[in-house]
Amino acid sequence: MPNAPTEPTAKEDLPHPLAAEPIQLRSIGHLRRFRREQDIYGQDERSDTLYRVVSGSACKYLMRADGRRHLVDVYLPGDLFGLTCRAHHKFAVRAVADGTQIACYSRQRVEALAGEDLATATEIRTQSFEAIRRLQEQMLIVGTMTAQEKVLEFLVYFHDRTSTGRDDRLALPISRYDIADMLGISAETVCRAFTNLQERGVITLQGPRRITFRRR
Amino acid sequence: MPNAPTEPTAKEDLPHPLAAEPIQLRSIGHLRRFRREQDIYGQDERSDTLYRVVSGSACKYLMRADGRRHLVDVYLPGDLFGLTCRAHHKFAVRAVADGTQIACYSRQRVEALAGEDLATATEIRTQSFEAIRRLQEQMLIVGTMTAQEKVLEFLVYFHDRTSTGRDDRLALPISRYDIADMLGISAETVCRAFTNLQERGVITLQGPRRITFRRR
DNA sequence: CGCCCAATTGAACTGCATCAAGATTCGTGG
DNA sequence: CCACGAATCTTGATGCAGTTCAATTGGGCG
Repeated sequence: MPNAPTEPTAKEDLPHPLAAEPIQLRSIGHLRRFRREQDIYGQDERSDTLYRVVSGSACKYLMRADGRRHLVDVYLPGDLFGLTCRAHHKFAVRAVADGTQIACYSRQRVEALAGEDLATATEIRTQSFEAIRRLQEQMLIVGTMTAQEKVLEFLVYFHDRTSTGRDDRLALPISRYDIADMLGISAETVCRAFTNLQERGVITLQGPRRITFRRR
Repeated sequence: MPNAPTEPTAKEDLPHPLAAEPIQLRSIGHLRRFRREQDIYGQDERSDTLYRVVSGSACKYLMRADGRRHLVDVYLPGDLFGLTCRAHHKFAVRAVADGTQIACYSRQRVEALAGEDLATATEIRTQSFEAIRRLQEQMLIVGTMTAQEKVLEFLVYFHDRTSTGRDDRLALPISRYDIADMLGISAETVCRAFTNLQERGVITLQGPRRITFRRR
């Protein structure tokens, strides 16, 4: 995996300001491996488990009765998901990359642990705050009017999330269709936006999923 | 304002499954009152305070350099906001209703309290999870393709958040412009959607902000 | 009662969805 | 290593939904 192990060492405003997984939390988790497109949990499933991406990536989505799909979040290594206080999930989460590894924790045991282990409690709180931040940021993007801007802002947002340091390249883990379903526009429009951005010299495409930012 | 004065005291069937404000938390807070449109905190402000809506309503937003405004969340009585682990806010939060009352808590003291008082820790976690839920739900709405649907889904969503029991009426605390800035469409389109929904017999308007749902 | 801001409606233009072909890329097996 | 096939991605043409600009109406508060 290209992701460097995240240092907890101080730099304020890291993409993930994550402490390492608390030792206590690690002790109650077990690892599972998922294939591409395989559901980690389904819509309406009971929410009795907490999850963490160890390697690969996953996305939270909802399928509508009419076949439309909505993507509401993408999870990268280190991210906790399944954070809810409701008994059932509304969304599903599936692996994006093949061979995605997920650590699973029993909700009951995590909750008990959060009551006694400060590191675990802090980790959950921090991760929740980060999820809120991500969603708000994404809301800005999706709420933007023109499709051009949506796509560009999405790329910048995703670059900020994945890049360590000053690399102006970006490797997209997701497809054009995923981006479309995330931004509420058609896949064709996403393509055209990519083409336009390249023509305008904002980005360069090495491959369909390898992007370099030119001027910011 | 049509908003009835809201009691912090528990009422069955609350929209959020919130425990009452933990007694320990209450003890470290102080109350402030805000006028309509008055900022509770501003963009880039240091995030050293936590807030709770006691009465009235507030919204989180961001102003772009070009004058465009994005609304990412609305806070109703009982909601905690200012939940972040970053040093500075990215968004601002302002009062929507006139005379909105906000309880303010020092972040430092809340964090210390969360380490020793289980009720406070649980409350913060629960509120964070609810914020995540709200944002995901809203993402679904904003990510929908047609403006018609966006507006209708928004109304239903808001009705679910505010209504206690089986009342099919809805009193909107926010303007058409606010809705537009929340959904990423123009205010005119919001109006036309309202008109269409009324013509189609889905809703009835008593006043511009008093809505009744006909068939669901 | 009248003012002012919010909400509504109208008309013209434009950006995006949709349908329909092509062109790449990538995985798979020969 | 190359060839093949199936996704994925890209591009084109057309119609409609939504933006924009402009004017009018209506409701709420002084």
